[in-house]
Amino acid sequence: MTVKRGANKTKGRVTLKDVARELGVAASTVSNAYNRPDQLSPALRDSVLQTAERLGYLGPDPTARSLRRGVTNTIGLVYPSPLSYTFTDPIAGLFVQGIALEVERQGYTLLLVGGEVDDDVSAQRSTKPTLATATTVQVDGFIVHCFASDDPVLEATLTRGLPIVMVDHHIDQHGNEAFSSVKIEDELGAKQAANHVLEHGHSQFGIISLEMTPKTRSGLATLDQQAAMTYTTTKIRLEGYRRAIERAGLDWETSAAVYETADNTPAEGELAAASLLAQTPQPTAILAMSDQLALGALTYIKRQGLDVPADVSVVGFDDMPGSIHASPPLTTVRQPHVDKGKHAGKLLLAQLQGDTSLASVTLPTKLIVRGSSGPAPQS
Amino acid sequence: MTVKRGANKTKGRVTLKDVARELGVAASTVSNAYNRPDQLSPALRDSVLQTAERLGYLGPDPTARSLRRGVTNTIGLVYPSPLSYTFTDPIAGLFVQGIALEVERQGYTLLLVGGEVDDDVSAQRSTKPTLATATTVQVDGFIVHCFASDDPVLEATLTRGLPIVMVDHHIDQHGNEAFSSVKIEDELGAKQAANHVLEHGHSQFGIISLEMTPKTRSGLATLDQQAAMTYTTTKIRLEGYRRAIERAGLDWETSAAVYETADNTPAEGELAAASLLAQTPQPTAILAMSDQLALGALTYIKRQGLDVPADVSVVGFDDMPGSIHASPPLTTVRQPHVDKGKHAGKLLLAQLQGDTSLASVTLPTKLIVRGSSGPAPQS
DNA sequence: ATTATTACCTGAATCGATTCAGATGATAAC
DNA sequence: GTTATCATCTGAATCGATTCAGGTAATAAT
Repeated sequence: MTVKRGANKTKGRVTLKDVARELGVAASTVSNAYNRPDQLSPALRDSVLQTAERLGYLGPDPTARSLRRGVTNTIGLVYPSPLSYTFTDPIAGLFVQGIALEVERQGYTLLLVGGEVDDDVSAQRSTKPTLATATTVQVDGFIVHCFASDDPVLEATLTRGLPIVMVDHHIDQHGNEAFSSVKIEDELGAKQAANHVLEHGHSQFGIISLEMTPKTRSGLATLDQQAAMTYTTTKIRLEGYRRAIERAGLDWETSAAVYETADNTPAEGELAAASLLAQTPQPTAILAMSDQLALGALTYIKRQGLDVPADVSVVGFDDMPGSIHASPPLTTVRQPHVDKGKHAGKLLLAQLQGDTSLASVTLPTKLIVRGSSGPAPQS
Repeated sequence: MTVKRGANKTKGRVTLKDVARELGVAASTVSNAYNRPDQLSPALRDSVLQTAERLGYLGPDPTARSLRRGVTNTIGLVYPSPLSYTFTDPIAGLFVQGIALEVERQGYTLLLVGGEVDDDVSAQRSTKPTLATATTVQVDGFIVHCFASDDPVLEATLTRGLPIVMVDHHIDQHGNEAFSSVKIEDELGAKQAANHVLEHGHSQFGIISLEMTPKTRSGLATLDQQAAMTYTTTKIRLEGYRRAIERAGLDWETSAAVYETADNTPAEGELAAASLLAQTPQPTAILAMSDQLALGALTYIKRQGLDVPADVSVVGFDDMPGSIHASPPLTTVRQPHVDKGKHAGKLLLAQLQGDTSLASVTLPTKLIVRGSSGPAPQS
């Protein structure tokens, strides 16, 4: 099998029509040879295929076929951040896995679309590169992961008018939009985490938050900043922490310091822990909105010579693979990453198959108690 | 912004031509309004855009545009296995991350293509579903990960005649094919792992191998099976182990037992360890071709009440995130996952930009000694 | 022997844009 | 006053297939 690579980049590409002409048959016959073998005699089919091979015809052009057929058999998976950042988090892979589990055997293929690359402060350029990709991508439908309610990429995606499933997006003001959605019990999960340490007698908290808005700098977040949040998942988790803490009769402002991180990475978790532990009074429990952040906190705390959980308890969120192997193993709130993908895939598939009813599923979270949390130290 | 979702699925889709007609201008003008704003007066452009909005025109159809332009701005990432399995391994995400780092800001988007789904023993169906997807996917080029030399999906991909970068594929018989490639020092890496334990006085080895052929069942592998391997990476790593061991003056057949796993998962690693430790004489060092497998082995060994590394040393391969947090932290051979992706992306980009020269880069491996390996026990 | 059926093949319309060589009229240059 | 330049806009060709309503000849049915 010798194929000249790059051969079809040039103008001189061999097309179906060339094969037809060479053989003196109609183009439709050649097409049938590939798509409906039963529509022509085996003999003719063979010679079509042979001629194709001889001429260097590489088979029907997928783009042309898609145009004519009106489908691409591709599902777009859209993330708010660049893919290079998104896949920094191991749970992105789990989610992909879940989607694949549902759509792969239906012949769908997965297109990864990332958000703004290099977003200089210049929102000047009317045609943002990122917007462009969400607009120009060839897919039959979208699975959109966790955008701020007002994200431009989200708008661009919606504008395509294709079937959509939203993931981890808690609709607030706008009310019931025209899409299916998959999310988890974010508020409950956060409450589970907070209650866990509250029950252990903790009363001074350091909270490591995920990003609150698209333009985020890491640092302690004031109440104002907490209120101005546009990332819905962050918002709801924070609310969960807060409600649990207030319900225990504590004052939010004085008993909890909130540190907002710019990236969901262990490194940011370390910075956050450093900042939070420098507060007075010093928190005895760290509540992190992700395991990545929690793991970083763990690293920092241990490096400071403090003991987990004797001096400080740490509770994460996600239960990513690896958290169980941390030392100490991380107490965390488990969410079903793969299942989330599966549900998203299933819901989108339903729409692609013409089902017009929109569904919304909310998956449960579960507190997984491991070694990183314990009773508050006696002061 | 209210958009009727699914509106463009039906026949009644609004097209560029509709907008042109409504406004009494040429289709090319409408096209220009979107693609070359400088080619028409701002006033007209505005009314085109407004009319489009009013009519519900969703913008130029990406597929039609691709057909005309001849590019898709999409890169296909092809894996030999289903995506649902591929993304079970955290290093898949790292690789994606690396590719994205290079191609994302060039406006390319990433299409994930998985291998055979549900490969019943029936190779009967002439049109395998998997083959179909590799053939029908709309991309400008491929990055192909680690196929058996004779994989049909590989052939299908090659047949497309598009630019290709092969990853982790050690070309053997065929010699220099027409593609760029990225790989790592697999043999050297394996030697590093083996030498490490050899230097610690070990002389009885259990080797946990990755798949050797597409149709694999887990179990101990005879010398014959070892010879009939088609997965090149596995082959070369095994050779590395073997050469190091033989170079130390030991006999391969009697001093090393090889267990072939069907999946690269911790669960398989446990099975493998169980089988290998049941051998007589019992191995004192386990060499695993991946950290996933090594981690499973670790689990099994500890569950048996044995100590790592006092009773058994374990050395992995990959240095995946998390291996450092294992207990004990895993000694392993590090390979640069993200860099591999970056190089693959860069090489493909070069081809897409018309560079016809093909390059091949080989990245280094590095032994990372941590707690899971130590001196051989005194017998 | 006549009609119905079947197997095989063709032509033309279509999918939805992009592109490029002009046409047109207006403005600038000399 | 005539030609050159410029900014706008148009028409037709094209990208590469798929689809479907027939057409033709051969076979089967009555």
